[in-house]
Amino acid sequence: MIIAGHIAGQIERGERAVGSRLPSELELSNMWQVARMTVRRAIRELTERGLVRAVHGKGTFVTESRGEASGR
Amino acid sequence: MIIAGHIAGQIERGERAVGSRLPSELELSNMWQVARMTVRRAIRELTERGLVRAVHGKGTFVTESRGEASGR
Amino acid sequence: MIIAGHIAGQIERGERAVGSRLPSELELSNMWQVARMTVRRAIRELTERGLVRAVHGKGTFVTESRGEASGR
Amino acid sequence: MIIAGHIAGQIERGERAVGSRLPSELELSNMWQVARMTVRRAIRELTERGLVRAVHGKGTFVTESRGEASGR
DNA sequence: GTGGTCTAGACCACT
DNA sequence: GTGGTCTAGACCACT
Repeated sequence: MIIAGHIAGQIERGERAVGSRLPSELELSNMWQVARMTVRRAIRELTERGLVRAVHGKGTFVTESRGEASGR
Repeated sequence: MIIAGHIAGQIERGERAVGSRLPSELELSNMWQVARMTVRRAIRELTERGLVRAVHGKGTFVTESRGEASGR
Repeated sequence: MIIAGHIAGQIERGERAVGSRLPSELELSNMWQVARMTVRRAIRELTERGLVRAVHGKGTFVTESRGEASGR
Repeated sequence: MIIAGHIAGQIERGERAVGSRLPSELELSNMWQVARMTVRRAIRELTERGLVRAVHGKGTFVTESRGEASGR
């Protein structure tokens, strides 16, 4: 997914700080001009890679960069 | 709802006496670490099942256990 | 609730046809200048009165006018 | 009321800007160590004097200083 | 000081 | 792109 790769790159380059909130689903779907489901799939991809964590009612947050959490 | 089921179980097992007051919405939201509106949804569920009754300005009270109200 | 009463009136006067879709929650919240949760409370009222039915992912539809459903 | 007079003084001296939000009822009751009802009566006093406007779910806002709005 | 209503806005589940 | 749930926190009404 292009969107997931783009955001992953931002996180890995440190352009999105650990702990910071991603734009909301609605904002991302407007920014990329895609449907909500497409945004959600991208975020799910990032979640599975351990880069972000979605918190119901609050937002989606950067958890780390370059998979620091697992196996270290 | 997990919270509603938990409290319903306490009432049905007699751990919460008929006529006793539940913790306030604020206390429950702190105990369960959820927003107050989520607590209110759980209490609404219990109210509809006839287990508790909320009284404005006073609190929420256990009305019965195991559906004693109807047909007695 | 004023909003619920207003929409109920439209349905009862036949201004909203049976089977037609209500404006979405987002549209209604813009139209009435209230939060979406307030719109949802109004729709919940209408649902309990049997006037509309909300279908997840599709919309909220007028089911009848003047309580035609029961006793027919 | 001492609290109302204190806040009115702040507004009239410009220490609370027009459009700014007052501390919430809970914050004010903690600050002054009084019950919520006492705070509400003070705010009601300020509302009747036209200094603030309470907006449900949002907060209480300074509308003006020295009664500029009416009859000017 | 409790329950009741509302705001603004997030993610979730579904079609 | 809709309805469903949740967060955080405000004022309102009541006892």
